[in-house]
Amino acid sequence: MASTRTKKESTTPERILDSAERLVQTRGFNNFSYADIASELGMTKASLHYHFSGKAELGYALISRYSERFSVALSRIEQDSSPVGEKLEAYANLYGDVLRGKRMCMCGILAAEYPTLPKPMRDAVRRFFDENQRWLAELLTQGRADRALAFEGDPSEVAQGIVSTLEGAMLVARSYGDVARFNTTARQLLTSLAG
Amino acid sequence: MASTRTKKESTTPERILDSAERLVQTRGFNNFSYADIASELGMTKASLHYHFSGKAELGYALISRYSERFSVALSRIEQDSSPVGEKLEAYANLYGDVLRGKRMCMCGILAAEYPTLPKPMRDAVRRFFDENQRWLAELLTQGRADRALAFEGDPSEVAQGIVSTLEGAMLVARSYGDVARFNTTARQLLTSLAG
DNA sequence: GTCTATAGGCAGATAGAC
DNA sequence: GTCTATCTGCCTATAGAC
Repeated sequence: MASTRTKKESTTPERILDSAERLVQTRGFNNFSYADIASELGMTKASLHYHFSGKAELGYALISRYSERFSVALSRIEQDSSPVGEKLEAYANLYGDVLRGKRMCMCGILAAEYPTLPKPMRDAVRRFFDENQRWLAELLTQGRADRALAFEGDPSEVAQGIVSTLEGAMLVARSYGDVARFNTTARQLLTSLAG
Repeated sequence: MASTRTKKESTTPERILDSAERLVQTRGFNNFSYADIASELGMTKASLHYHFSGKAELGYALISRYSERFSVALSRIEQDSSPVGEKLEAYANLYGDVLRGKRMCMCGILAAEYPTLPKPMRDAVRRFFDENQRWLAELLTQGRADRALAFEGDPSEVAQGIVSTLEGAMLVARSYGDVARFNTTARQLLTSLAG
């Protein structure tokens, strides 16, 4: 065996990312510190710097991992055999699942702090939105051709609207600690696309 | 005259609020300091504390003033004689105007920082959303009765969706520095309600 | 009302021992 | 890889002179 680690265990960098991820998604990037992560993991701030040289690098790594996971989830939805309407619902549920964990979408909360972020993080946030919109636009195009969806205008622009609506619904719903609020808006959105 | 000030001038507390308002709406509440305001106004941090005892009080005053201004704007829309569809468009333009000034909605950005805010600020953010939803629900109810609007379901829930969508559209559009992105989503939203 | 001066704390980051 | 110790800087806030 090349490695003695089993899949269940996680490396120190992974545990750091897990902790930081939760903190970012609840408080925002500028509202947590190395000290927060260190105390949660029972290690020192200096040790964290060994794995992630600075907060900017940690932040970039966080978005990268989050985006990759999201990509995987999109591929799964794409590959399953359900109709387009259900795929769209599964997409909205990705957001709902995050909110159920009392978290904001990482890139949604980072968008709120956008002007204060280091450039590499800003670019990574945009790429996240871009990829979601591209994926959705393709789904919408296909759904309209199949008569499974009915909407007017450019699929790419409608895709933008979907991302914006879901991000906004999470943002507001979290202030009320009320996942039902998100679901209501998500359902309205999906219904309006089903024609 | 009871006061020698003309309407054009502004008091020191007002100038402090103006500066802090811009900072909150661009960077967020936790990402600006008394030092930022002081340097912008050419005064010291200590002087700011004379007018607003702490950052929590300043933050509360910011939301109060912002909410009151928004209420006035809503009343103006309500009282003008245009049809319901145009009133809805005027409502969306309130958000668009903020974004054109390269700012986020104050309560939208505060919603992203929600768990880190002092309790009085959290409550004030919710009241802002509540008031907007109440006002919109009434407009929607009237618009549907007049056959000027066509939508299904509870007007109050649709109102929730409108607020969420506009907040999300601002959030994402600002990351791209692209007001057109907001307009596209806002127009889709209005179109879907016009039937 | 505004200032100087400063307290006290926490941030991100580094040096160097183990 | 992880630690202790420390640096520097910024934060909110206060005391007290003018």
